Amino acid sequence: MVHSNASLPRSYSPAETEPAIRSMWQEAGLGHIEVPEPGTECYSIVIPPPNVTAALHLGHALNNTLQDILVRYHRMRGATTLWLPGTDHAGIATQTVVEKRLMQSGKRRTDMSREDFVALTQEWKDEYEQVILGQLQELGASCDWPRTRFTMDPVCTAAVRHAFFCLFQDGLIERGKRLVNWDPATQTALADDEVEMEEVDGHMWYLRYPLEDGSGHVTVATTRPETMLGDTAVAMNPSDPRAAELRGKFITLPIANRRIPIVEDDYVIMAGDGDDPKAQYATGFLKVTPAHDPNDWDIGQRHDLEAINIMGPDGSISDRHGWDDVCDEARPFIGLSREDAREAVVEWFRGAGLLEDIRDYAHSVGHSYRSHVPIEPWLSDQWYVRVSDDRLCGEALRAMSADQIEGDPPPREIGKRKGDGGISFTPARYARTFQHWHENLRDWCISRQLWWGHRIPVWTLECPLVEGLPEDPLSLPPAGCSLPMCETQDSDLCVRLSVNTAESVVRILACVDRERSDLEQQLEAAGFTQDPDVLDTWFSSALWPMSTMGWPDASAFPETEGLLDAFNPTNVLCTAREIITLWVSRMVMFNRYFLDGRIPFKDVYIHPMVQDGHGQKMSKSLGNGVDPRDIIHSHGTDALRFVMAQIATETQDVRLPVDTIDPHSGETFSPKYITTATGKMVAAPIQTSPTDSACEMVTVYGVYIGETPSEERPLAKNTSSRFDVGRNFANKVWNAARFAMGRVECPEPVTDLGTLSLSDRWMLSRIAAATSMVGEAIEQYRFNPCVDAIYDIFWRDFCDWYLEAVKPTIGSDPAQQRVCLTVLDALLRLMHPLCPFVTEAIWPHVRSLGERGVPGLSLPDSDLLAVAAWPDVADTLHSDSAERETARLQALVASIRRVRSDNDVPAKANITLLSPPGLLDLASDSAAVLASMCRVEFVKPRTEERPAGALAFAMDGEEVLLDLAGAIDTDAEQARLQAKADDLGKKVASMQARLSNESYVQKAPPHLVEETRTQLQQAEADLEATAAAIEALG
RNA sequence: GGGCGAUUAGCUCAGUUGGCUAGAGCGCUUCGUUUACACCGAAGAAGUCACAGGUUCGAGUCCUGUAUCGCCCA
Repeated sequence: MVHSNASLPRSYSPAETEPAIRSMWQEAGLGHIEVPEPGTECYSIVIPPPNVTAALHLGHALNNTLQDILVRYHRMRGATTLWLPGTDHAGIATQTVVEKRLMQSGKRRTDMSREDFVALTQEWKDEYEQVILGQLQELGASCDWPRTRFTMDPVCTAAVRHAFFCLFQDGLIERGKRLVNWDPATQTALADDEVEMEEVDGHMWYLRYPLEDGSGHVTVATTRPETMLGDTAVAMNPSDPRAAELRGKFITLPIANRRIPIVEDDYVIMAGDGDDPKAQYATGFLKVTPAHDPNDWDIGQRHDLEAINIMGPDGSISDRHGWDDVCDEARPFIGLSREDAREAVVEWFRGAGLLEDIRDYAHSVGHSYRSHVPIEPWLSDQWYVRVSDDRLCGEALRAMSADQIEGDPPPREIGKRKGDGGISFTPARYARTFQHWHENLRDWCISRQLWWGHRIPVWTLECPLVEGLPEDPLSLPPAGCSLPMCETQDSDLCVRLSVNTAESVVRILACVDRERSDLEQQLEAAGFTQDPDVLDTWFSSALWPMSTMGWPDASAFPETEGLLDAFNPTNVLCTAREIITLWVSRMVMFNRYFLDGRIPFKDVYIHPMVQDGHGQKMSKSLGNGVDPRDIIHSHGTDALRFVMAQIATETQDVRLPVDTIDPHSGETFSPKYITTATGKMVAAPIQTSPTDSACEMVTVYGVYIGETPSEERPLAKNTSSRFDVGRNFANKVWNAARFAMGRVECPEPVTDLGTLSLSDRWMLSRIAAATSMVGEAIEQYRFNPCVDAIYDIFWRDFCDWYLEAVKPTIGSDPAQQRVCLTVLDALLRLMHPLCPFVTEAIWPHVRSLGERGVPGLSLPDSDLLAVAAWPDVADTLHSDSAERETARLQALVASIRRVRSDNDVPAKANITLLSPPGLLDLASDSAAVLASMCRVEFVKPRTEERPAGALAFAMDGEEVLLDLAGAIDTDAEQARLQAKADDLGKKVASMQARLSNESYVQKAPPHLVEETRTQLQQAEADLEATAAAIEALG
């Protein structure tokens, strides 16, 4: 809605204003850029693509608000600015929500074909992609919308295929049997960082294992007795006093009846040893189950132990995945779930008299971040990226800026490289997280047993190992070759052989580069089958700053041509803490690997975490997320953005307690909370209306767990009083602008700042200061100080002081009108990145009032504020004298107001100021200001004669008198003066003490000592003046 | 177990290399609708800067330890 100046409504209505502003931006193509000529100043950010599982919450609103502030600021500064938007397919998360929804109608994924399930997931993606992009648009995000990407778009898929192919060819991707974090519920492997450690109250079981020679037994302590079926050794510490006696002996493993060695390994904690609390529970003997425990796996590697896998993919005991010495005693355990097997094994030991003890034991157990069941370390075939290779993790460390890395990065043989030392973290402490991660990096399991995602581009054929493998793998049968890699005629095909001599099988692995469906067809015709697994989502995310810009071949996607060279490296990545390991690391490694050392971004900014009212992280997977649209609805977008930026401080995570709005009555109330199975506090799914107990509503959490809102039971929106400050601010902006514009009738250009009034010169000086403060704050990612600076310049300086100060004069002063208009224009520009809607809404009205600008402050016109230039401020705009004089005037006004207030002087009563000589010029020159701000009718020089009933206060060491021309409250005045005198007395004493301290005078910087002396004089004079006033009163 | 962070006014939080009597918003008390704004204005009260040591002329800020809480990594 567009209003004429005369009819601007009294208060700002975001709901009526924002849609029109958004369509203006949209029509103007705000955010969309063409690839610039080389040499143009560029600024770019790729959005951390939100996953398509659910709508965005306030955590995303925080991150994207900050990015938009950066982007709008740099756009106004004149850089060609690209903010590239998009969404992420989020393999396991999206598949899980779709499967959950299927479950509600009693179906399972396996009831349909892979194609049909993927199509169904695609529908979900389409729906939520729209929701998410809509949310970002409502937030005002000035992205380059025509360039929106999805991680499974053809251009991204091409990048994934090519990256995989290159890594495969370079020997950095391999397939292998290793322990993975297996989620038996969803039956997929998980990366290390998808495993959440949770403290559980478990037990330590003490099991006796008989020695083979019948000479006794050893007792092992374990939290997982059921895995003993897969034990292949017992380990002890070589320094254990019992070691000598037991060296070389064997155990007869109960139940399994397996002969296993006693090995010696430093890893084993000795019983009762030292400070280690684990030692309190240790026996000194450790059962070693390489196939079911990562530490045991390592021990197994060191001692060349067999790994016997005793579990199936569902976590039940199984003899079909590598356990082939099953004896009769062990057979009844086959098929038991891992929980049942635990009880059965313990019972067996009890029955056999081999259960020595059970003790309560609290310990951490890995749980799936998705299904929340305990993770099973499980031996299976998976694909890995060898990120521990120096070409990947070494490059990540070498990308760290020299002043943030601790020590030196690992050396590289071939000198320095582009991108070295180019990445800085803000706040700097997160550099440590990054460094530590890469110094302890383990290979990255990238295969996921899912249907939704980028399918692994490898085709496999197993055949018997016979003499002579073929030179060309497409002409089978094979004929003899045991090299890991085969030569092929086709450069888009890479073939590796994996030979299993034990089973006399050779597995031929053929990786196909992108866009070669002909090769794929040939392989399938030759009997090869494509790997059923998909890639970890982060594999495609890792390529995001490249794939969205057309890598590897922009000519295949012409709209991306030139992007990569203009905008990669991007300027900053804005993200959350836990993403440093999941995503930041992998982008750095991949970008550097594939782009000749180039880094994907220069800065990494880590934003605070948004928590709910109970201090729990707001997250899609917990269902406690508050939809930013709810806040936009109750407070407006600028209010949301204002508060989001305000809470972005350097250290603190932020709690946002939220209330519920009753859709029946519109009333706001605190919802009832419940505790979920995982111990989290969430709003109960169904709430009762606070005004009518017959009415109910569904909460966001309710929708999350499957409640469908209806007409009788509508969805309840959230709100929070935390956003009031932002709403009030936007309203204040609206009103102050309305008022200021109303006073501008016939502005005249200003040719000389020196001719302006004190208030005008002061306000322009404040604008100069604020412009640099706001700019510097944004450039340093200090969003909270930025918001403070904006709040202060606008509310405190402009509204509370300047507008009040010019009220009496502006109507008859065309130059002042020009200054006022200029200041308003500059303020709108400064506030625009933070509050784009209200400022853009005011913009056309400011434009309609004519040119803006004064000498030293250039403000070129522009159709849209969003693309207007950032204020260009000359040094001459700053005025020390105006700032100093105004500070005095402000102090004078404050003192007068205080005196009036303390003496209950009626608001409308005029008073006379009797000024001492030092203050007279300022007070006379500013008589109009004093009149409008504190009803000083006359300013007169003070004489020796003190009028009866005059009040006094000290200023600059002189006594100022106020003639109230009426009765005063002597007691109150006495009290006020005495309090002031006490205060000054303390101040004087403190400074005297400091100055009488010789080491202070000698050691402190001279300017500080000098300052203290001046202040002491001042305070002493003020004290004297105050004492005189008390005297006169009493 | 290792690492990081937090503890400042009733509440939510600022406080960049140590330096005026520690700040803001909300809330509270008092006053005020003189036509920008009551989503407002004026004035006020309110803090042992978690605790204990230390360094320093000077510590909310730096160091050591303690307590409580949170996050990340094992």
